[in-house]
Amino acid sequence: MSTNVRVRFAPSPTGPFSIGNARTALFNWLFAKHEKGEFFLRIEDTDKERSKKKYEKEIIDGLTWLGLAWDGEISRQSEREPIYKNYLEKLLNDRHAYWCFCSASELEIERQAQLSQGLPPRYSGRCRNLPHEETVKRLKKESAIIRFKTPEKIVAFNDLVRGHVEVNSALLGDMVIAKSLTEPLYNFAVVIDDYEMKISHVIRGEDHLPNTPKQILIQEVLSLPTPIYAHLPLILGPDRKKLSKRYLDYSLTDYEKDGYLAQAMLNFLVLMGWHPEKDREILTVSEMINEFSLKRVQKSGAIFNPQKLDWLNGTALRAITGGELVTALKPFLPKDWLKDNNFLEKVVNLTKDRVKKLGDFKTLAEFFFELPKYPKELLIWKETAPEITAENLKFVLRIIENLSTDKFIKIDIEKDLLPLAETRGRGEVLWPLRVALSGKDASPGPVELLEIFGQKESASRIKKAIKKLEG
RNA sequence: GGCCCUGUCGUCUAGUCUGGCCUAGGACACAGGCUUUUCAAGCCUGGUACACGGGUUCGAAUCCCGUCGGGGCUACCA
Repeated sequence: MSTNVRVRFAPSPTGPFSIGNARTALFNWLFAKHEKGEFFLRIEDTDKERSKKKYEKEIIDGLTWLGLAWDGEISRQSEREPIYKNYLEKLLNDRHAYWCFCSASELEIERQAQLSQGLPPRYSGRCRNLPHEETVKRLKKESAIIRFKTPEKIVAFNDLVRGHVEVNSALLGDMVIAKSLTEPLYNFAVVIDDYEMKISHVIRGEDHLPNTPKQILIQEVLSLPTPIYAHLPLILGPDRKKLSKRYLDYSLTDYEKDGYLAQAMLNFLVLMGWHPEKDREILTVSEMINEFSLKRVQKSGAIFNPQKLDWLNGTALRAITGGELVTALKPFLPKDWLKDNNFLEKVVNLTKDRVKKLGDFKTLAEFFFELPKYPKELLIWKETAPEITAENLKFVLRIIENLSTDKFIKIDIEKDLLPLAETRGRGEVLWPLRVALSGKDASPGPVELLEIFGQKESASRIKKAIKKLEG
């Protein structure tokens, strides 16, 4: 491996795995693969109250479903406390950080006061220059948190998607970097981890853009290298708001349950904020890897469009073979449908053009297994009289009963059936036949159904229809 | 409020860096048509966009300035 590209996907397991997060994971993975680098998974679970194992599992399952494999072991911030503690102590000793004893309620009053004066709310710095002895004394009986002594300067960095970005850190104030020596907070933990994991490129959502200068400042006082940053545009809901866990969005798992194919999801995700050079919508994973480039990442947010996902899924569904589709479909079907694999595959092949999601299949294909109840009016084509309709079905019945069982295939059926349809009217013959076989107002064509049902079942369904019309 | 990011069809986007080939291209969705016994699928056709206002220039979606709009952040969350 000649390159040293190392990226990470660093979600916090505090809510369902969202589409936006999945897209971030994909772009990191794609970048790593394209650059022949490595892709790591880091669980950011410093917030002990909100982090849940079940969400961590959801992330792992989601990445696995999408096929975004990570290199090495999963790292968890909750397992790295001693490392953070070391750096925290160093920061404290070097006077780049200090203990703060201000209570939450004091801070809140201060904040409101600043806000009402139209000032940016930031910490007053009351504990910034406490004498060392006082700090030591108060630490014994008071609770305290650790603040970073934010240097006042212009922090500038070059973002791979946004270009030059700069911020005046004087507006930032002294941020809290840990609740205690063993409870680091996000902005601090990220800096340490990215360094320890030798991360070369940090690719994350635009919501982290304001955090970047804070992190750079911490890197600087610790003399750590600054990784290359790339901030991805956000994926927005139909309300134009960030599609985040706070807004209870549909999670990746839900899409999997609905029956979207991983390939389609990947294809959809990659098009949210990125576009290949040559105009195309349908891309295989290896094409994505070959062509991916951060230079072509969009700057503005993208509204999530479920219709395009559906279309992509339909396209992906039609691109795979019947056999593959049967396998993918299995979790979505009743057990007894799986008894005759050969029949199921035929059903799948006839139905696949009509399916948008795997979950749709059951409803669409039910009539193959059991004739649904349907009103006799459904059998009537336009203004045809019921007697004529019944008569037509009897003609059809005679034709299929005269066909030999082993010649019950499309071309032979058509050879005898089509002349009848021509003389007695295509709609008048074919429509009632199709309804008799499917019991539905929409279905695949009658000849296809005849072939798949075979002589016996076809005849039985047609007889039922005739009875309905005469009864 | 402040700071930061951003602005091409309803939506995803190509084109913007390096001004003319853009009377702005593709895709989804939508409408119509072909095919057809139905529903799909497929094929064909159509409408709709450079946020606005000023500049610069022979020429601007592309460069400059301003205005307006959208979003993010502003936690002892990430």
